[in-house]
Amino acid sequence: MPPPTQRQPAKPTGLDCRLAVLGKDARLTPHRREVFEVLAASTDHPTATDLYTRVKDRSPHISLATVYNCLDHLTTAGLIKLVHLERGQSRYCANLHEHVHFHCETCGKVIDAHPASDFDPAKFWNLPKGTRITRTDLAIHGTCDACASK
Amino acid sequence: MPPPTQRQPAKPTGLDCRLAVLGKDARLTPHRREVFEVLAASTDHPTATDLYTRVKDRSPHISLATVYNCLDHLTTAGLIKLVHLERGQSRYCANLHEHVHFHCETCGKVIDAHPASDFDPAKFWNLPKGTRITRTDLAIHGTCDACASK
DNA sequence: TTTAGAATTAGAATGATTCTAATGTTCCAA
DNA sequence: TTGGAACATTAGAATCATTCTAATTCTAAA
Repeated sequence: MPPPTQRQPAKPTGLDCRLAVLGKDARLTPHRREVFEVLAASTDHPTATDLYTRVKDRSPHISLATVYNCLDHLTTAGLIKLVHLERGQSRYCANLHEHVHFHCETCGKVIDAHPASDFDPAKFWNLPKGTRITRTDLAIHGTCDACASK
Repeated sequence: MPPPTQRQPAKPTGLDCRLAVLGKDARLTPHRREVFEVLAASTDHPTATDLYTRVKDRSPHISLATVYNCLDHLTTAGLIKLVHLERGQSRYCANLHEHVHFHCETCGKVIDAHPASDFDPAKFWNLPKGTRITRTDLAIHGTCDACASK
């Protein structure tokens, strides 16, 4: 019989709970944990290089390739979201609650906006028969209050 | 050598009407017209390099930089839309009717889906006060019927 | 016609991402 | 435990999309 892992009796934190799903297909390595934790602590939708510089504060030897690798695994596992708002760098987001992204075209800031009421895209759009939806991405572009006031 | 075509005094087509707005800020050059016409005749949301190869059939001397330049001007003029669905190349779309993009993650195909009923993003999402919306971009990712049937 | 400004070009430069090959780490079965 | 297979990590190279540059050509208005 395989011995059960004699793991720490500590209660898993919220992040640990979320990260537990990684075990199935990919290891929860210290780097993956760190990348996830740093992203989860960020509210500014950082890019891969943003995360690289932030994670380097804790793990000075991590490489950018590893950050990309970790982000890919976390995205595949559904733990984080990849966001494409504009040309250039992709952004990442650990907010898994249903939300959309408001992108200020003046200052570049990205703000999460949460639903005021139910939103079911399938209700609104005539998608071809047989289409299977895995995720939706709503990006709202415009000018944020601060920029509009200037 | 053949004389340059002495163009018809024909009525402006739908495309000409749309292109007329270019006159204000940018010239309607033959290249810009061609890029627009080729895009307007495409239903597959081509990338800049896709358009480059298609336009080269008509204008063998056009450069990729010019295609990018034309696409930038047409986008700025509001004649076409820039679509970011995934990493890598941006895609372009000349369908200005309100619609969303369905992206098949298996075959990469992009399908326009039109509204079944009114959709006003401002109704559904709690955007910060003072936010001004200039455009919204809804991308629906999943599997198309053909890929799902396999 | 002249001329300033815009458009175009080829190729170089940039920047984001992915790949490669070498090395290190972990897990599992014997 | 141990040996090996599979996975993770690294630095740097390679790739790919896009933008920039500098030279040239075109256009429109004076």
